[in-house]
Amino acid sequence: MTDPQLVLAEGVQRALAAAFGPEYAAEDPLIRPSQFADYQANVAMSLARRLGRAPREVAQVIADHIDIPGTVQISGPGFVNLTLADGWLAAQAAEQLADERLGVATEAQQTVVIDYSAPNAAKEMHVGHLRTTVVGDALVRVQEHLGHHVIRQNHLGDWGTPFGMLIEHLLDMGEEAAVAQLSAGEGNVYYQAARAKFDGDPDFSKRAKARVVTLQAEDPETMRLWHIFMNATIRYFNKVYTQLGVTLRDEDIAGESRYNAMLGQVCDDLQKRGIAVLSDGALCVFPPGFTGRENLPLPFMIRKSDGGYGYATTDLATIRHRVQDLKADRITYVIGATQALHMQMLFASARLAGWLPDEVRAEHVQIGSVLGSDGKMFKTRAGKSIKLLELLEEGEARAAAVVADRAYDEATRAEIAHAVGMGAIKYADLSVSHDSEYVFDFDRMLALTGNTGPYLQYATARIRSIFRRGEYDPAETRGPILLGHPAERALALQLLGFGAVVSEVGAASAPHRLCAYLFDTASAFTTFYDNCPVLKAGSEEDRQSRLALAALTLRVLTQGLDLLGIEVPERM
RNA sequence: GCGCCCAUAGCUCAGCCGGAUAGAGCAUCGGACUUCUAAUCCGACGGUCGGGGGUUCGAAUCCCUCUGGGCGCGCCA
Repeated sequence: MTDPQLVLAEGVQRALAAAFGPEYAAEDPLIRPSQFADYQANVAMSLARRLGRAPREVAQVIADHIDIPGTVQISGPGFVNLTLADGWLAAQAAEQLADERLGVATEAQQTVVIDYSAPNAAKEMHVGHLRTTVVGDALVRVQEHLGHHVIRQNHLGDWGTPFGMLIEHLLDMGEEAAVAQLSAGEGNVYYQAARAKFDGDPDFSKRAKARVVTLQAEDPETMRLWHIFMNATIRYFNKVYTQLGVTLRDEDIAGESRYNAMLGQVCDDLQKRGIAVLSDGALCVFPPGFTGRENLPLPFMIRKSDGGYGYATTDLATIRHRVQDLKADRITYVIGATQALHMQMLFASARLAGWLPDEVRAEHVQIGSVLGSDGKMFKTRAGKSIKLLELLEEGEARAAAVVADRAYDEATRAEIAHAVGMGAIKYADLSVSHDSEYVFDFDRMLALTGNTGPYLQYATARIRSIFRRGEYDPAETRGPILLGHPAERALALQLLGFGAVVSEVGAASAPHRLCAYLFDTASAFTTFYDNCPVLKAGSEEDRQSRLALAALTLRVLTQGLDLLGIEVPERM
């Protein structure tokens, strides 16, 4: 099974080498989708100057030397238009159908650490956490599918000064009542109550501060209370994960507390080696190239003047652990865009320290802020908090309303409602580029028309319906595939691009490109569906061919949606 | 003050390793159901790609500048 773009790129490269010499064999042929052909190569124009020849002439020479399974045409200032032969496309599509991996190549295995979700137990969990969770989980699925060894890391906020008041509040409430509230997802209420007492009750804040000290010292009774608090909170996180179909497990939790014991050593080591220096009593790294006010070097503070540690220290300890112990080749942080400066300084400091070697790729997949319908930063305000589980339930309820009049039984309807509701919410998060801001809008994310999860799910349901009605098995179709109608040809060409898109999504950590591809694929299919009767095809050959195209589409859509973490119901 | 990000159709967004008349969804308007699920499809309407300058055969894309937003900038995480 070969990717058309790859075949064409190699064809052009061979032509370049044959025409201009072997040093041009590695030249990027600049293959792009074309409105006048299947693809076009733009390399003739970029090469013209270097070769000292007219662009059109270069294009002609390429065309003269090219050997591809299709036709070549030169147009415009020097575009090389490439059109693949129908027979070749049909044969490739048949191969793709026979290929378990649908043309997705397995890459040389790397160990990829992906840091995502990471809700903070001492802060309100909000819709922004949904996004890093959903995007991170999609990246995990893509990397695993590409053959990499993926290590999920859920870097929970589970340590630090706020836990003093959280533990004291637990004592005030009583353990059972506190656990019930926390695991029910009422963390906001709990946190706000603790905060209010901390701010308004001097006796309470005194106790809370004292509790921080015993927590830092890992006093057994304090640790017991901390565990009670965290276990209840994690139970709530797991409810959200389960409901969403997120692959995070308890063993993926590697919260801040995990690194607590290493912080002193991290600071000592950096100070000893002169990488960190004291400044106004605080221990700081000043990575080169970062300046702030007055053009002064920006500090990456790893120990406060009172001896306490912040998240900079923890993050350094974490990066060291991931490289040295987890043997990461690549570390992906799926974290809010507002942290961009911190992440840059973290990477720079870790490189300085030698804990992040050049061979290890560290990337910050910036998650854009979640905005309210007013266009401002979405934040839960007192009394107006949106509980995540309720939000997910509302998604399901809205989806259920749409299938309410279907003749399915109760259980089937519930399954559909779940898949469609979660699919809608997740797809909304995934289909816009991860770093752009995201306007939170119930109606839009739950809309069942247009570029949405449900539209894609619906396409798969219609395909299954064809097979059900005709009593065929998608797994049994073999073709051969014939591309007589333009809609069939367009669909085949579209399907063959699957492998390229998946590897691109992995390389660039950009799941929205997979969404765009799947949407285009579903569109190509519905056009085919409208124009090319499958069961009522004019001939047995056409019927078998169209069944094969439908089966291939079904598998590509299902696989693609699975990589995004979106389930497909059998029927809708 | 300094740094980063953003500005594309009425709305929500793609496109940004430079390439042909800038795309999609929603909305609006007009068509298509005795037909494999019409939750669909086809068509129309709609943009000085925030302004200006530059590089280039060619700029939404690269560089400079201005305007308007957002975020961050030493003891929260």
